[in-house]
Amino acid sequence: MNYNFKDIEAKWQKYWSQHQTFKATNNSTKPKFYTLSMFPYPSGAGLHVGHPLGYIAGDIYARYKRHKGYNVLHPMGYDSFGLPAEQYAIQTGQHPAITTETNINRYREQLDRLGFSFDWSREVRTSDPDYYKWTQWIFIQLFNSWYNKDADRAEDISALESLFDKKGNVGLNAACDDDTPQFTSVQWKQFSKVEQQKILLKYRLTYLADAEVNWCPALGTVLANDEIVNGVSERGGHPVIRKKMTQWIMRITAYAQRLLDGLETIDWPQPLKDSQINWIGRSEGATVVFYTIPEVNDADRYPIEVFTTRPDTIFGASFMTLAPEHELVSRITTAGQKDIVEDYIKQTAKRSERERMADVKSISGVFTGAYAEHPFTKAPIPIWIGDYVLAGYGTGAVMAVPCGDQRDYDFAKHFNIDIPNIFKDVDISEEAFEDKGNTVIANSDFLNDLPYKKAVKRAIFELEKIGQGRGKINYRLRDAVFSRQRYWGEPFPVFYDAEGMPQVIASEHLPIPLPEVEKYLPTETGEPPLGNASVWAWDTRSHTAVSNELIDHKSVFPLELNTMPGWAGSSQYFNRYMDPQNSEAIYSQEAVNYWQDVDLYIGGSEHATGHLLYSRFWQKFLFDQGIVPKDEFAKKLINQGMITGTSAFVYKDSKTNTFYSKNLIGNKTVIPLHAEVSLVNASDELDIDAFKKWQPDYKDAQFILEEGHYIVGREVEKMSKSKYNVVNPDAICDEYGADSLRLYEMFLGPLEQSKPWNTAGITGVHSFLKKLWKLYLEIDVSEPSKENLKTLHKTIKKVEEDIENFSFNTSVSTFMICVNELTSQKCRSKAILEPLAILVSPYAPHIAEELWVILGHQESIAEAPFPKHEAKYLVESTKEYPISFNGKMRFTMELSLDLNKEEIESAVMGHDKTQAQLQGRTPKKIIVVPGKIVNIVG
RNA sequence: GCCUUGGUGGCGGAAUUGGUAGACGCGCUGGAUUCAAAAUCCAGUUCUUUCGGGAGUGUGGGUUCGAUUCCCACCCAAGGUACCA
Repeated sequence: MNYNFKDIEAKWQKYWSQHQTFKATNNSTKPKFYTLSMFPYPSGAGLHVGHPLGYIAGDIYARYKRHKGYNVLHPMGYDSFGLPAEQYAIQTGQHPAITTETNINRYREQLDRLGFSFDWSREVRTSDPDYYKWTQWIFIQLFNSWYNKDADRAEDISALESLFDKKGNVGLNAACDDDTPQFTSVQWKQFSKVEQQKILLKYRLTYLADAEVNWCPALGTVLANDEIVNGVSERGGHPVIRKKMTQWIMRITAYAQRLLDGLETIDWPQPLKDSQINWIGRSEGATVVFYTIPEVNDADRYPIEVFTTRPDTIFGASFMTLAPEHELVSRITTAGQKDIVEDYIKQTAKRSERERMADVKSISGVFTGAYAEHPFTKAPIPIWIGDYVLAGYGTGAVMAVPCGDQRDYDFAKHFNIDIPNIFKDVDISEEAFEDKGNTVIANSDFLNDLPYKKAVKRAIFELEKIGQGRGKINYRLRDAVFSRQRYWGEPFPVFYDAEGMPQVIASEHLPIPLPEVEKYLPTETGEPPLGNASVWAWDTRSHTAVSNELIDHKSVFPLELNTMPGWAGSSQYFNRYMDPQNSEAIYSQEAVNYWQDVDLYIGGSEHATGHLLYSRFWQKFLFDQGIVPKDEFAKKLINQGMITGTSAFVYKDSKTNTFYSKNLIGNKTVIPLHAEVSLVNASDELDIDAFKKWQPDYKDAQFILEEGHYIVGREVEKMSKSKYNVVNPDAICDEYGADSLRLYEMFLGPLEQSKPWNTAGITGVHSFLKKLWKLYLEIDVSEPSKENLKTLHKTIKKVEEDIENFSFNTSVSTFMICVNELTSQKCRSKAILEPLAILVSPYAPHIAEELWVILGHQESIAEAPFPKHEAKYLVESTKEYPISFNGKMRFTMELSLDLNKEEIESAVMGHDKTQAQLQGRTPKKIIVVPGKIVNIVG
């Protein structure tokens, strides 16, 4: 009986589905384990072999944990809102919901063929109204919350209103907009309702504001910072410009410190943590207020606030630089400098973000003609503008300390500005001195002779004393723009009242379903696609969306036209899996208290500063609300590496339709062209007939062969359609089966590393499965031999360690060694083969189930207890000692492990080869490590 | 530039507290089986060699009886970040 993977795999996939083998229950006497892989966006292209890598690893772990007696939650779903379906809709008129459904069905078919132990009864789709109802619900909770910095948590907005009633916002320590005015309770009560609402928006955790956004004209939408790569859109590579627009924004900055602190409590990869730390960009320092020196009268004495991380160097400040966009520039520029300043501003505005980035080396700036007064020395300091100062960071102004900051130093040198030295015994004639650790301050009045840390403290103290500064922590993290001018996303549960103020719709009326539109493009007036909807007005009496014609601004109001961004739906899906069909609540407290959090999360590192940061933010918010029990959603996270493609190249003569085999190119001028990888065999030989048929251009091509073959060139590149190096898992399943594919993906190398795919190698794991199958053809109940037991138990030990360490590649090797050994031992013993089937089951579940049946079982192998390794079978009595000379192993010698150092030494010295190695010399020293090694020196 | 990860045969990779470098698999070479091929099985496969050996884990140093592993300096590749005050 041959190993018929086709029948076996189909049979067990059907069995698992019919018996709901992997359905998780929300209560159990077993310990819980929640393992999750990032859900996919169901694209039209389907899966290629790179996609399932993380799913396979997660599945192995999930199946292993089931064998280990855990109640395992292992769900899967779809991140099904997104741009490609909408772009397709724009081109074809096909409703994105239909495209999405088709794509999901194809994904499901492909996933099912790989034998995953997903609990499909818990599937979620972010574009399903029953799901996005709760995305909208979270938005409402955020809108109704503010961040109390004293309590260090989000609180209900009604608490803030009553605070304002009592004492205004004086002395309030809350996260809010920078331009929030101060007011007393009396003033608060005098504000109109609209004014009050405007104030409250400055505190809400999601708020509407005019913001400088990244506008992508080609996509017709705004993009978040993490959706822009090198100044162009991540999707499509279109240019992005800065533009002011009214947008919904998430006040993620309120959580900056907690997002930073939380990283210390979770087991996530260090590079990922580092990129979040960078992205949040905490810097400690001080704000310092400088006053401009008025030319004429005191009314022109403006404060300029700067942020500095080096308040200790304040006496070294010899000029200030403002961002060209700084609001004060026009007011302080002197008549004499007006033209050149305006010119400079015009020039920098013209330069695109991209040019500014590409050109970091050149120094530019102009003098405004104005001066500011040094807070301590009262000396006048010239005020410059320069585009190295960014309007969006800090206050958009810096105090320049050329002796202590290289950028300021370069700027000063370039424009011949004074560089006073405030460091004791340091030469600054060549470059700035930035070494904080060795700083001792000089020429700085009360800071003289102080080291860095003490000087910082003292400087802040003195600044506070004169009311011109205070200690401050600054974050690079910006609030996240949450509006998208797209159709295929979650609608906001928001309408605009008669005053144009946003009002959220009460939770009980959710979901607000996405309306139908004629066209998916922006309207002629430039409104988002929802502007095309005719039934998109909110009736506050019936609490439903009604025809726009009924808008009267009394009881029927226009609804929000923006939709939510791609990351909205993915920021809480992991909790929804715990109780996915709940229509009363986002999830029951029983469910979330049972599952708590994700124990193992597997996904790509490209989500480091997007999904994984936003999700942590929402989790912390929901924790503050008492809705989730943990303020970090995933204990452990693993980044799977990318599987790259191995492209094949043919070399066409630049003039003729002749192709030269790789090693015959010589110095001919050839054009390398991608060839479809499936036309090339494991020895890099091209199937010429198939190649000719592949594309009409090559029909009459000539081939110059070497030794009868056309040899292609190989190169590792990203897997992509245009490079003709995409490998479809369906094709692999057809030819070798899902178990072979699963094993091979793991066998390729460490999970976290990126590695090239080369289909040729799969025959290795496939013949391993065939050998495994053969072992079970004649099972008997004979007593296992000592050797059999040793092989089995060392395999159990190694495989268990490997799974716990996520080192799946080495387990596959271990299985191969085990099967090779058992085959040569002619092992047929059930006592060995039964535990072996369980060991293999997480990796190759279909064959394991079938072997389980052959072994005489009626039930699925899925919950069979994982075998325990017993050390007693691994005890050795002898050791093959490596005998080295000066650290180099020259030969080995089998010796009893009972021997002591002296006995080993005399045995080794008595050996012929030892004497041959020494050639008469007397060893200086002999190192004997019993059980390990012998090293002879001399 | 900065941060992170990595660099080992023709290829993917292994070597768990410093102790036999190259496990396992692909590919390749030879052989068995076959009319032939596929499949399967057996042997070999880091380089070099005067067949005794010698060299060897990106490069150069160091620590050690002994370094792929630890330390220092540098080179290269991939990913992240980009004038962050």
